[in-house]
Amino acid sequence: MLELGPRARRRQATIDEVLAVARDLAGEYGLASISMREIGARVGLHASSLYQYFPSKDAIYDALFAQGHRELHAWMAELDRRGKALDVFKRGCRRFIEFCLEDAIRYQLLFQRTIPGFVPSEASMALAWESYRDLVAALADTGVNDQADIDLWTAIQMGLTDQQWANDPGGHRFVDHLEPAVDMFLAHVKRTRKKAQP
Amino acid sequence: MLELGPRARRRQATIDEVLAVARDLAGEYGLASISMREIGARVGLHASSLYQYFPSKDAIYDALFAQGHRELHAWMAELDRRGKALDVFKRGCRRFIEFCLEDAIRYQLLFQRTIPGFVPSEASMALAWESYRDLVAALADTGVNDQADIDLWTAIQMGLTDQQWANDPGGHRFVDHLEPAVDMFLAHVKRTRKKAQP
DNA sequence: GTCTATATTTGGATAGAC
DNA sequence: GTCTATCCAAATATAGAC
Repeated sequence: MLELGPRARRRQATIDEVLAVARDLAGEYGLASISMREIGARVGLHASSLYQYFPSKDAIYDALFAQGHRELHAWMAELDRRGKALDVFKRGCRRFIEFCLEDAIRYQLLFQRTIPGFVPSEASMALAWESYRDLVAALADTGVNDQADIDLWTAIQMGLTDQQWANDPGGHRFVDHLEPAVDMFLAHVKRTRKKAQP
Repeated sequence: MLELGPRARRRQATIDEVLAVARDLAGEYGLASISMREIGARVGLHASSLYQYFPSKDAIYDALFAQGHRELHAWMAELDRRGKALDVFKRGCRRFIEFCLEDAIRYQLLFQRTIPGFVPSEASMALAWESYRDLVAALADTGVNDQADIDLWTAIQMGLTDQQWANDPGGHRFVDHLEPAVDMFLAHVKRTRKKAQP
């Protein structure tokens, strides 16, 4: 990290506050309904002044998107990786789902496409791909290497999370089946594994 | 169906046209971005006149929602139900996914929550539950009765479809795994089935 | 860097004439 | 039933004074 002078530090503090306020507002009115005016009002600035910090509203979404993925990375970094690969994988999946269920807005922003015109920047997408690579590595550690199996697992995991948010928000009716789902999936992989090429 | 006089028939034709135009616009600009003004312009009416046919914009969404579920019902009614239960179930799932992938807007409206304030009316939700009951019945025919298993299957199926739209729209990378997923799921159910109560 | 003022666009919905 | 004329509200973004 760079050392910041007092000017730059003040500026960064405002940027952080804008993002925090944007998140609060999204939680209250929905991710699509945040407005520059409201953000400005809460942060003690005029809407027009926000353009000194972000060139557009989409840039705020993009910053939130990147922030969320950095949070995910930090969250997964604290995973206890000791013990058998299968147990580590299960704990990793459980930890990922905890992250997803912690914050509806963040989940919506990171994993669903709900904001009309928003497309993450390349820099932000790079952060997202990093998390995906971690998942792929975790699957490899349990002996899952085929892209088909990787795709199937991501579908199962995101399916459980989506259904949880959609049909039992705040509860755990769907994500309760995570560990059985892992067993189901790995049994399937084992059963259908092609023989290694000689 | 009731017989309609010429007056009512003309009225119904306008209603149908409004819905068709709304669908077109949603396909072009996004489901959330359709406007009464644009609909009116295309249908040859002023926006204000649309309120003779729908009391609000949400009522248009609701009518589209109901229309989509009626389409789903008709689509599934044509499923070939001859043969072994397992084959019928697989064909049913495949047919459902075909429906989901046929129209992005319809899928979004029926199965995702992407429109800010829209909540389907009770009457429309009843149509949605009808389809869910059909799925539950189909699962029962293959010997799946536990709610936990039903929930797991819905998560898998919707997960595959969501991932398909999100990461490979127009393709079939994810939904290709539907049939293997059914086998995986049913093997899991068989393996973990609790003994019937005596 | 922040403000006021404003351009610009857009939207849902209603009143009342015809 | 359709129109014109509005109301009302809200939004993003920019220009220019201070």
